[in-house]
Amino acid sequence: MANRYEHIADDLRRLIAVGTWPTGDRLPAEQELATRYKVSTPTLRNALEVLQSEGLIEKRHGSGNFVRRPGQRMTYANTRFDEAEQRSATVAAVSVRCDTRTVEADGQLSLFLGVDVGSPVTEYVFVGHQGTSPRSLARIYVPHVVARLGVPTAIESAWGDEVRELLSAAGVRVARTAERITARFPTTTEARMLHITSRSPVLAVERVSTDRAERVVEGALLVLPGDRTEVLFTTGSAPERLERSR
Amino acid sequence: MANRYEHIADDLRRLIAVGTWPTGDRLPAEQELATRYKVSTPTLRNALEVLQSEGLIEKRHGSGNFVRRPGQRMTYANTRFDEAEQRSATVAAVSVRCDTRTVEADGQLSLFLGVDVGSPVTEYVFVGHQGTSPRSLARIYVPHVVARLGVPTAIESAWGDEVRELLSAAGVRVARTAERITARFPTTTEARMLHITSRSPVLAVERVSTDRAERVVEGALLVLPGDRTEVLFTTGSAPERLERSR
DNA sequence: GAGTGGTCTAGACCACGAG
DNA sequence: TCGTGGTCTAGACCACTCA
Repeated sequence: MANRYEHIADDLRRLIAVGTWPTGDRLPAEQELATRYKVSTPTLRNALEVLQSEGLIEKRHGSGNFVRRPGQRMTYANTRFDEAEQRSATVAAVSVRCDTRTVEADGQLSLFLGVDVGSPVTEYVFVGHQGTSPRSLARIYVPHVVARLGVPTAIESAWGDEVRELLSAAGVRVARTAERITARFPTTTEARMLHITSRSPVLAVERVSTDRAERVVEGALLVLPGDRTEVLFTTGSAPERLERSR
Repeated sequence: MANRYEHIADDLRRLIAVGTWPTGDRLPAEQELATRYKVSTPTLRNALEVLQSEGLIEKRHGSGNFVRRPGQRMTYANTRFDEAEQRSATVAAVSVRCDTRTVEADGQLSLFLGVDVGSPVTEYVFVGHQGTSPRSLARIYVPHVVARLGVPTAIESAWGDEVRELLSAAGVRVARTAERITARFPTTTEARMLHITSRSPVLAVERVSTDRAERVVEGALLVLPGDRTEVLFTTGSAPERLERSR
């Protein structure tokens, strides 16, 4: 194993696992760790970025690096099996803001939605906040050709579910939803909106909903910080415990 | 916008988009680009890593940085709608190797599969290669309690579909499959097996298949390089063009 | 204001690939 | 062998947080 910072990451991972620094505690300062491991600061920071991407630590500019509680992730799911559990665990702590406006489709957006360049589209921008810091970004597009929807009220979902409810209420039926997921670094805009550096991985979800005629009725671009989010897809029947409780 | 390398990434993205360097061409050397942008090499390399994570360029150690053909990604999908297209486009170019062995579940694995620590489990390691370089890593686990399967033959899938076929042939019925997807940096082992640096984002897929009694019959850990892979989930009815062709 | 992380410099040296 | 990318150094300076 050649890389110095991989060695350090492995060692720090082990130290966290054995409880050297309990959950919520601050790690020693980066300078001190660098001295301890006899490396320069950029090298040590590479190691910390790896741990951050695994959700093991949380970096707080000006305060320090803190051990995160495991399993505290926001979940984007295709089903709502355990809606009650989910809400109480994570989504309840998230407040969502939504801005609505009409835009004209540029080249990229027209390709994504399958509409003409320049045609009007309603854009919804959902930003999920946990405390003061943004945690999710969802941009949702509905062509005016499909429907001219109003502004969603009583927003609970950070993924724009309300727009789909509005669509449904307007009589638009979704026949098929395709979700394409990639891992990458955020663009400049995304990094600024999510208050993360552009060197921390994000999950990018492109969701396209079509009707029976294969016309795109809704397109969504979701950007989720990799260290505190997960995507969950469940296929097949509901678990037995739920079937029993019916 | 504060970061120097974000500016550079934006500018290079634009230059690639307008065709300054055609697909397959080499970019100027990092030293020359650093001189041109009046930054140090680490700063310029940060910009290039962002472009790499978007699949825009491919880094070849010793050769240079090359403009990649867009849309050339391996696809991990939950459906096999367009199996024919997929195979010819991507999977056909991928050769897959599989190693099989029996391991005893350690703490992490026992938690993942819901079996006792130390209980025997069959491990399949699938490595997908494109040319000489590895492109995908799939580790699949089947507890001996569930079934003792043989070695798969005629491997075509890089995602271990053959193991699921063996399971099915052994009479084990999957009632439900849950797939959990996160974005992170690879671990040391994963980076070594995939021939990538541990600073390039990967998609991590944890797949758990259970039977009607909620017993885990198969667990899979997939690691996919973020710059050349995508996960595709489709829900709802098949598209009309396929329905018509029936 | 003291301490922390965030970014960047101007190099050095190593590892890889192709001729 | 030579040009390329990969890693690392030993600092500097700025931005943020909190007392």
